[in-house]
Amino acid sequence: MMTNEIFVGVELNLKDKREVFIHAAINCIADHGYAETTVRKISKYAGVTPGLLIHYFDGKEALIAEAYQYLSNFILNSYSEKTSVINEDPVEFLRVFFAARIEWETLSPKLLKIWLTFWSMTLNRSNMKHIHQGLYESEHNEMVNMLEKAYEAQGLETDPKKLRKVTIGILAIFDGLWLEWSLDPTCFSAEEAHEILIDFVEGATGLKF
Amino acid sequence: MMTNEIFVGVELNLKDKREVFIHAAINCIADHGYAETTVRKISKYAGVTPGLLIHYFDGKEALIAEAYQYLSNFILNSYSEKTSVINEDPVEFLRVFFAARIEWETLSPKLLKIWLTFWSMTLNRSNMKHIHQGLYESEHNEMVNMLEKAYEAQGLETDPKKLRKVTIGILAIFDGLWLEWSLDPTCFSAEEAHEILIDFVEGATGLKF
DNA sequence: CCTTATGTTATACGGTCGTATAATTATTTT
DNA sequence: AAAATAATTATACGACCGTATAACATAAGG
Repeated sequence: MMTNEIFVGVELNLKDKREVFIHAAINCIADHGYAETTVRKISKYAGVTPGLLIHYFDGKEALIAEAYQYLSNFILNSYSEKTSVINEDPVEFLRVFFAARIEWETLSPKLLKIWLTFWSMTLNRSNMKHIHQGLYESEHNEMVNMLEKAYEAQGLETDPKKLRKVTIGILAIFDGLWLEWSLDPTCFSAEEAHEILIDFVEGATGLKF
Repeated sequence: MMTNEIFVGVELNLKDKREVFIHAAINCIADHGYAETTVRKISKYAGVTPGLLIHYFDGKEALIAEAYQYLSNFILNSYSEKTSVINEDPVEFLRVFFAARIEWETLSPKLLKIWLTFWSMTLNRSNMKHIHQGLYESEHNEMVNMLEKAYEAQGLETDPKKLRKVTIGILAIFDGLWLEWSLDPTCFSAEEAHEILIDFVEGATGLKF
């Protein structure tokens, strides 16, 4: 068991030492940023000696790449967990989803610090592009499905092109609000962020929440 | 004179050696990312010897902090240049502004790489928070002014609270689209980004473009 | 209980980092 | 043209980086 700020509300059972290293790397980046994340610091977080990292991974870069993939998968799974119980009213579900997303984004500014690092890696190392693409594509598809059901439930017409555009816009607002709130939480409140999100989605989709 | 990808369309006259260093730092980050941006590499970009950096700046960190401020000011000035000629139709102006913003964001993926670095610094070093806050506040105020005039021109009612929320949302969409398009330009086109932006702004504001 | 395999540490190596300082070149002043 | 000042380089230093390897501790199997 282990409490932490990143995997909020998740009971971690880190049996595998590799997993311990991955969590150590994530928390180290969250605390100090990528530039100050060294092998020695990661090892301190993991409670072991620096040399051990090489035993379990092909090097520092490989570890952080795995951490990127690991966190992506974690987020992806938490989505599919939520959307698997979508038997209730799709519009209500969307509302809950939006609220949960805002809540998640405002839980810890550390999260953005990690993600800024991963985004940089996406741009700097071409062999990591697929991690970002995989996550984005999944988020995109989930959103399209949810919107489609919501349109149907409210008896509104729609088409793939419109659905696609709305989805891209919503994902952009997610990230934009997350980014700006994390960079300066005094700028607007989480409640405002939620209201803004709903306003824009209602306006662009024509749905009513 | 000097051509470059960052200060697009701007004729640079780098008389001051400090300015040369600042541009070198920006381009180095743009090309290699922060982690691989070293004093020696920056100096190579500047065409001088590493030791000279210490002569003009209090160190590497100080230089990059100045580069952050410098680029912020540059963007700020380019805004005020545009908005100073706002005597024409405010709605038309807004449309041009949106188009220009999308065009700017899609000009070079390098730009985002720099900004990811600066955002990270905003989170990691508390003494740099004010640079981000200054830029954001200016962007916010500019947008509020432009929207206010547009509402007036279309004879629509509005209030400060609504204006504020719409502005925050628009700035979030700006950054979100910029982020996601830069991370994966194959995901959607610049034209789509522009359409999405207009759709969401029209939907949220009630204005027609 | 000894052997074997595995997990872990201690230590070290070569390389590069940011910085400092003295020497050198270029520019300005008198 | 000489002197004084400023700009720039060459070189070096200590610190820390990521990585490798040999030694040590621990646990498993016979």
